[in-house]
Amino acid sequence: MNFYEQVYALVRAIPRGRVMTYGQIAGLISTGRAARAVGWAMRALPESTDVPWQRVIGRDGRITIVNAHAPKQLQVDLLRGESVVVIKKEGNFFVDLGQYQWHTE
DNA sequence: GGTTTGACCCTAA
DNA sequence: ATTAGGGCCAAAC
Repeated sequence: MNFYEQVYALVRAIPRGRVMTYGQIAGLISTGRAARAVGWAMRALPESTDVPWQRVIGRDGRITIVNAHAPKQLQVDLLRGESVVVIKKEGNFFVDLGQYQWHTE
């Protein structure tokens, strides 16, 4: 199983209404700081996928997305659809990690 | 195989 | 506190 699939499997395991950070996912799969590689895997996802990519956010709870067919607003809508409170600040969107971050057992 | 590229993260100024 | 720069890891060239 390659790095992508491990990332995708882990993201799929995130419960509804919860989020994880890139660095956290990287730490669980590989040695610590493969956060960029996780983002790289996310960018490779097709438009239609069963992977809840919207639940993966930056270390500060910020939505850092630069994808044409998946604008930030879409990610915000999907999260709000899961009863997650998303705060808008200066054109960027943030999620309260202390409240919504999920940690594996 | 060396080089480049990122939906990141940490450190220093 | 806020901003700049460098480093990390895994694919694609």
